[in-house]
Amino acid sequence: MSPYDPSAFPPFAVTVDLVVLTVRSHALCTLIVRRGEQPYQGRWALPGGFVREGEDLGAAAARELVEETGLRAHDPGDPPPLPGNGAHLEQLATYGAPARDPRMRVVSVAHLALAPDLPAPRAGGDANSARWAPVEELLGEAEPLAFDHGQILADGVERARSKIEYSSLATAFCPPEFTVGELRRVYEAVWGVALDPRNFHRKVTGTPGFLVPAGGTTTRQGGRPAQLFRAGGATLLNPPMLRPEV
Amino acid sequence: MSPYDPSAFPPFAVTVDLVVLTVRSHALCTLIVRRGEQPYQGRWALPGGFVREGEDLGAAAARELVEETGLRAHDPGDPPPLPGNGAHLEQLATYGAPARDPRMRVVSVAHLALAPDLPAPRAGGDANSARWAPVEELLGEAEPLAFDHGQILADGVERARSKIEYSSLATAFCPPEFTVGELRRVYEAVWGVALDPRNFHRKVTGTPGFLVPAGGTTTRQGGRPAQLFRAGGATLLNPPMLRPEV
DNA sequence: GATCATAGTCGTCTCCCTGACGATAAACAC
DNA sequence: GTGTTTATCGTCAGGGAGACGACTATGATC
Repeated sequence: MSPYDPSAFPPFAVTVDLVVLTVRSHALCTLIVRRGEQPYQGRWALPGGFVREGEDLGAAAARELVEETGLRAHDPGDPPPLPGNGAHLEQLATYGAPARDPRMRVVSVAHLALAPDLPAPRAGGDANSARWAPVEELLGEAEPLAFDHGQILADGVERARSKIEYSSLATAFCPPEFTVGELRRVYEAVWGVALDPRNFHRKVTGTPGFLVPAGGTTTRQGGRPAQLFRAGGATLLNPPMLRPEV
Repeated sequence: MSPYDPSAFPPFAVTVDLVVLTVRSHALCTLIVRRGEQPYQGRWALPGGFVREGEDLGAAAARELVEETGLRAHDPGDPPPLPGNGAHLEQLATYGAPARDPRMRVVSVAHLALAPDLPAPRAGGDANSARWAPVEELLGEAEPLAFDHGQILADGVERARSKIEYSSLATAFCPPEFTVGELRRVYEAVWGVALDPRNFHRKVTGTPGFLVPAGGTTTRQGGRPAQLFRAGGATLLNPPMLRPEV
């Protein structure tokens, strides 16, 4: 039988779901929207939507990201035109358990977005409201997310946690110009650990291409003025920044 | 408009494609099948097929793997019942460019399988024939694979190359019992570099839980008899085995 | 059987990175 | 001024990795 015989394969709906992560007040947070309809009406879920005809998967994810946050995404390959002005966006994984949506066969291509701290989210599309929630709360059993979104969120968080180890991706959580201390607080929030400020400073300033001085100082964190940096061209950290054991 | 209105989203076909990697005679090889029909008739492609109704994505990949190679897959989480008797199988990424298949909208969830060296592949399903080909040849520009399979293969190879750095996954390329030298030749083939046998031996035997002695020796590689090992329970290598720079 | 080639295994030495932590600097709050 | 906070520089010890010497145990070759 021909593999292209239309009767030979079942039709699927394809969606993109977004795990949008940011760091707000020392906590790793993700964007969730309240579902306005069945199933899981009234429950919190990850933002997402259907992939349109003629639309690439990454383009659909970028479109959803703009709709929900106003953030423009830039490809991981390209250097961001204005670092910090857009979000990092990458494909995470695909979820297609037959019963994950009770109404039809839906395959969801989850994407992971990392963004600097933002003002309140815009509620868009089919959501009554939207908010940033600490992932710590969501991954607890209190009020699980709709569908398999709890699993998707967990996978996205784990991806982010491991990826900042060996890449410069943590700068995606920072504004265009940032201090070493701000970057350190990103690592601390994502990993949920405390890092030694002196060793961290030595590591990040000593890695060629990771940070480039932006030429000013700031005192927005209090204390002694800190040098401002931009993200350098290096994307891979070698040797990596190792996550502490516990 | 309701997101579940059937007219609100286009139907997709969903397939799984497999990057099956193995090490044959010091080279990293992948399984390819010759296409029997249009498009790309007569060209080599990755094995794959449609996801069936009610079938999970991973199950579809496992089914295709059995059909093409006879290998049973085991989940990355579980320890293999008989190490080396099955293949490691994990989801790789999803490819859904609108024109990747000229005839219809197809989203392909690519999977990566790592297997020990096998006898000649069985040609199955819609393929005239199948063979193991060194990835080095396929990634050159000589005769590109059908569809976007060249990109999928490249992504799969890169995943394998980076993952054996920080996990014990290289043992998935080995038979149930293997020597340190055989494991080293796996790393050398996957990375395409030469490793110092003494430092490699110190590293892998010194990492707790990576290897457990199997209790015998073998001389199948020539030279002094070597101790046989099995894969230990450890899945994460910390500190990782770093890929040499060049 | 002596010699050689091949592979495996054990040690040593040095360098670099890391973690732990002392000390100093430059702002602000009172 | 004094205390507090944060940033930044330095020092020191320990561990892992690269480079490489030395020895061992097999089969192949003469």
